[in-house]
Amino acid sequence: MTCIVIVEDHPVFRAGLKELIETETDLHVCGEADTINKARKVIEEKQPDLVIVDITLRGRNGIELIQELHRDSPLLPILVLSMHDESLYAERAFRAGASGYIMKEETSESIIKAIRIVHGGQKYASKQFMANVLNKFLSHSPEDTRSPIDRLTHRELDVFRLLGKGMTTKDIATHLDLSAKTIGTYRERIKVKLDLHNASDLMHAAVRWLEKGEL
Amino acid sequence: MTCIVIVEDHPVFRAGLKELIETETDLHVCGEADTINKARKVIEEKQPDLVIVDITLRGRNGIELIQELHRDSPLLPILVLSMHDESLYAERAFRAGASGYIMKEETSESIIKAIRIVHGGQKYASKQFMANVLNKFLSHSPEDTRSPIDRLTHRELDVFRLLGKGMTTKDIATHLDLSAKTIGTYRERIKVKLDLHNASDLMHAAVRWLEKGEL
DNA sequence: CAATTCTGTAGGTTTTTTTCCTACACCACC
DNA sequence: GGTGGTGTAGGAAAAAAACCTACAGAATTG
Repeated sequence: MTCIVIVEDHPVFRAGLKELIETETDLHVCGEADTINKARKVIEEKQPDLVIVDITLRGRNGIELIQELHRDSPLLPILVLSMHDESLYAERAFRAGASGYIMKEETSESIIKAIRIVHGGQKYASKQFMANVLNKFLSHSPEDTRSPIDRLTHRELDVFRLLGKGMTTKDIATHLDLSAKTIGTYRERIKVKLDLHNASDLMHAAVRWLEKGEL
Repeated sequence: MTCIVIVEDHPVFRAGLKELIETETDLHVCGEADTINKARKVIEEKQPDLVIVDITLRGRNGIELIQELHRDSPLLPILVLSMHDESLYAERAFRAGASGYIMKEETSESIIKAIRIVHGGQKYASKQFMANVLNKFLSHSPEDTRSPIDRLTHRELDVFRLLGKGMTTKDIATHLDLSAKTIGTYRERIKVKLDLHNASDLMHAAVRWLEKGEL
């Protein structure tokens, strides 16, 4: 019987998840927590085979919990549940020691599948995400551990910031006294570095980053 | 035995809600639906005492369903569940004929309480919301003191929200199952109403608004 | 009740932007 | 003295935005 602890502050969602898990005969929810502190206690106590963590816990940062858990029990598989698109948090979650990342919108089947895979010791993420990682890996990268934003050059960062303020390509060109073409090039380079795929993603990332200092 | 139908497209959340309701001895979930069409059918069939609707159903807007249900059975209490901050949708929901509005983040107790109140024929909303309404009412407002955002129509708001999440016009069209042209029209109308002048401004406003208003 | 505005929907054109590619001069770093 | 990252920008093709028009139903108002 696989013993699972759920760390999730949303009561109804937590109940649904539990229900979903309990319908599988070999899986059992042996503990639940809605805060980081309770999570620590419950996990200590129950010694589960797997932990499911919502990264967006109120009172901040499920990522920290993941880091901590991973440090304390490196073999414990951690499956991350997120409301957010993977591009935002998945990489961080994995770096922090997670074994899997799924979005809350996924089907019940996917969630169960993710649980089984992670419990089996493998990593789990969406096909899309996997493909991206593979891509990055296969192309040029002798390991650069800096955060994506840090990898932007000065000019790129300038452009990114101005995008976040809501400026258009042309606005930025005028503002920096450069050709719009040049700004276009920067935009493309930023997109590659931050793994964004179109103008909307770029804008979105820029605004969010500007709003709260960090992507 | 109070018979309740749940209309919610998120399977895990739906299960959690059901679980929660079934633990009350006098409440029973007699039907579930994950689309508007199924909802119509199930409600027709089961003739429930109360319906719980998620307003942010994929595809068609939950608000429309509320309107329709309310038109067809004005006495049927409709409790709206929303992921979003009430400031966003609550007023709309009530205007459409809802009897109560709760956020998904609320505790299990609040949800049960809301169900009972609404079933008893009264309206339910959070204290904050009530206070706001009272305030507006008392401050002899000569009509349309609504914020620009409130002046957006349902559809416009949908599009605005999705824009704020970083979706492209095409993404949104797919998501809402509408023509990209239609989304274009909404974008234009939003721009006029919010006094925005280009795609960047629009995106910027949408993302910022989303960051502040809801999570 | 008739007239008008509002809302949801979408097609057609023209402009603008994005995307993708290429290019090249510096500068720095092995 | 290459090799690779950075700042700069042009061209062509594809996509998106902007602007316009239209129309059916709902809602509202004279």
